[in-house]
Amino acid sequence: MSFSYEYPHPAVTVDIAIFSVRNDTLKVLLIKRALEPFQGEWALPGGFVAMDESLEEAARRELEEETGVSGVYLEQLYTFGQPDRDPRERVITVAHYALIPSDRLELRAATDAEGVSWFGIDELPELAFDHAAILRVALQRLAAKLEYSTIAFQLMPEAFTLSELQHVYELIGRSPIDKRNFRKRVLALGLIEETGDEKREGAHRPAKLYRVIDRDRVDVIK
Amino acid sequence: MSFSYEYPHPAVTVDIAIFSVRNDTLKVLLIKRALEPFQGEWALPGGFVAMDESLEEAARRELEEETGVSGVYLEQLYTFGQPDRDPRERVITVAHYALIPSDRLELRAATDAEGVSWFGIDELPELAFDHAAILRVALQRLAAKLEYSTIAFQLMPEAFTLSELQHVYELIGRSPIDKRNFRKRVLALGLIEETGDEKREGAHRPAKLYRVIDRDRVDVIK
DNA sequence: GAACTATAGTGTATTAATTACACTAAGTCA
DNA sequence: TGACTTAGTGTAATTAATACACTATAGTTC
Repeated sequence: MSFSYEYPHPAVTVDIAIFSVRNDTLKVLLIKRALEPFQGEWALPGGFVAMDESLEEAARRELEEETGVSGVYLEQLYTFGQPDRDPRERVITVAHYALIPSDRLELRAATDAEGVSWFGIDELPELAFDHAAILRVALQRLAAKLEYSTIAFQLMPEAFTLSELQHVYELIGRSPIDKRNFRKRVLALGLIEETGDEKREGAHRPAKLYRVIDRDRVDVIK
Repeated sequence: MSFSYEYPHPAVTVDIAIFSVRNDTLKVLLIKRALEPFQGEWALPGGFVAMDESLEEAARRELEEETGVSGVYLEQLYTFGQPDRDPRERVITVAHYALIPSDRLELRAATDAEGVSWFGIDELPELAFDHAAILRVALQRLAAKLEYSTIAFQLMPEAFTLSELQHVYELIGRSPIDKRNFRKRVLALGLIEETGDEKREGAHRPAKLYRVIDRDRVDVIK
């Protein structure tokens, strides 16, 4: 079967930078390419947009194929369309990024990936295509959005401590934050509440656990 | 001539919301569609991405075809790809927005447009496709970026008064600003300087003229 | 040419937001 | 039970944002 057009058409893909925090590190999900081009190299998960699905639907489909998760935070990032970014044919990719709470990390390898793995953002391998550039933009956006939105909660598990939350801010923002000021600020938002439980872990005082009051909400603050 | 692919490919276009300030109004450039679909309706300027040009090149080409200007501020906005947004075939559009200084408003009608016209953003006609939604997103982005960047200078002519600059902020932000605070803030940026000239216009004290020190620079502030 | 009108231009006091900073609390483990 | 480790807490100082009203200078009118 073949599809013909009067004018040349580019292929359109979605690629997704899928972030999660694990072992005190901000991680991104990469797949090892099973096929040419860039066979054997690591790349952002992604794939062609089907003719009957929206861009977000395509991105969610790919996201679920690779990770098994649905219903997580997903946002369009930027569209990359340099003519030579794919050696096969003209491919324009609508890049997205997704945030996965650290308690939802079931990993499911998809058919077109030889391997799937989480990489710490300071231990990235060489990436296929222009995916290194895409990832750089994604990290920038994530860091920027941390400052003026409540996006960070999207990376937290169901119940978390304030220290854990602060740690996520410090990982992404790459600078230490004053503990008292941080807690004051976060609690003043009124978006989290104590679960009543506490987390005891190691030879020290246990920490109160909090939950997000409205999970799905991402607010712009200030 | 015809182009065949093993899998179906969408068409990819760029559309541009071109803004300028004129007669104390924020205006956007629209073209009256000469061809189906939506023949005779107003639409954002745009067109197909050629196979050998980047998305930004395509956008700049369209921008120049419609307005005759080059070298102005242009930024990718968002990519719209609902499957049914074009009745002919699947068309994914990479929307951009551009800002034109008010002293560079040569208008040049392109071949595929029956008419080209500037519309005040409060007097918009019905728009073709999903262009009303695109324009809404563009206006949001513009208003947001006004707050945390020096993007507003991109709308100013070579020489301008502080009152004119404030007026642009008020047009886009849709709320009045205190004159003294505004001037303090803007001058503190250190990005504009007096030209030495003044603008005399009407029965009142003339205003000092300013120019942007580095025209091409758009800074994120704060 | 004096009075009128319209916009340009200027400073300070108040309030709100941000930052800096150090000790006590409550567990575990040796 | 003493040592260790992270949790949890408040206040003062600094900085940033806001509110606010009068004088200056041109053109126009009578």
